[in-house]
Amino acid sequence: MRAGGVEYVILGALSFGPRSGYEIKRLVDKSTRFFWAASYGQIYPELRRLEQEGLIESESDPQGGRRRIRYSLTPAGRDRLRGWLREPGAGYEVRDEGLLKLFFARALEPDEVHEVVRALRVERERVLEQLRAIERMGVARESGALVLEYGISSHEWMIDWCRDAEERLGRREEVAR
Amino acid sequence: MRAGGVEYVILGALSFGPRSGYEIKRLVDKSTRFFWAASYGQIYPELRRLEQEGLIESESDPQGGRRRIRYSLTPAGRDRLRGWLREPGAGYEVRDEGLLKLFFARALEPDEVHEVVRALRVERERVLEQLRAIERMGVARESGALVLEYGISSHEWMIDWCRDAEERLGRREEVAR
DNA sequence: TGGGGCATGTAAGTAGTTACATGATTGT
DNA sequence: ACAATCATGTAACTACTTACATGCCCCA
Repeated sequence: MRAGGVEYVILGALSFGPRSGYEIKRLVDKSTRFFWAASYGQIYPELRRLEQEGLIESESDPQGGRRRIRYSLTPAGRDRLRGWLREPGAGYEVRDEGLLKLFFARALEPDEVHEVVRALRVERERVLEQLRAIERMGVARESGALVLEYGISSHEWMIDWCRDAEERLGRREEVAR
Repeated sequence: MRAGGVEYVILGALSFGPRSGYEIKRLVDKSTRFFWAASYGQIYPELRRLEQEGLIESESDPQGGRRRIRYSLTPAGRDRLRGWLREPGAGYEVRDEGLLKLFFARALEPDEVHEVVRALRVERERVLEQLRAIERMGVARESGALVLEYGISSHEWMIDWCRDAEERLGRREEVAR
């Protein structure tokens, strides 16, 4: 996708306050990963790049004998983040194996299509459960809470759509018999 | 994402009948790209790999002086496709810049959050319009039509969600004044 | 005669994942 | 003593995009 990708995940995470790379990764795994994932292999090199660009600064902050590097946003970094937030464009990209399977499902016997939709629903239910677990922790605030609500509601919608499609396919099978 | 990625896009496209690489790309751009994109840079090398694996076979089929290579599924290819369709797992991955922006929107002034949701909605409306254009062509059949309906309905849901959120944010702004 | 679509292809680059290495600390 | 978690990092790999090169055909 266009746009710096992991750059804004890091800048955004640091807009909540100073954090280490490890803490950023944990934040991502509990929140943005549902709409934008990031791995250590991206985060650590990107932190050094952003520091070189003057958008963040680091401070050594060891915990006992365990070293730790804490990063924080510079004014330039905050400006960069806000500039991006104000840009109107916002691409989005989906790789949905379940929908891809459904699209090609007529390569199966007619009564098997049902099973493909069911698998799609089960997958969505699994994600919904993760989102609800995050909701139960009750940590999301303001626009973060809004996004969590979007995630939960959209998954509920998708699950309902699957149930409905399963029912329609079930009726078609009965008619065919 | 796990799973061979473009492999099943090609196998699936060929399950509709023999096609050239160029035709596969056109099919992808009119259909699967909304949930699974593929570029020439993936398609052409993958066609040769799949042929070597014995999953598809090629036939030279020139149009006048213009060369063309038509690929078709072998029985092994059809088995591979069906095997994949029957596997229960189906990962999905989203990279949604609009949601990422909304997640970090509190770095803006409170009255600007509204604008971020509006931008998210506009982007979804743009995609919905593309999906409706495909619907108007009236070519989708069976499970393909089901997937198109999913795409249209889900985008309508997302647009409604945005409108609702915009209204809620509008009310909050009024209260704040 | 020139632009647009048909058709195949590749090189270079970016993005991202996975798996591993290292080592300290905390709790059982 | 050991497992889990904190913490940083990299090498190798896979996936994917972009931009370009080539050349034919059709139509205005």
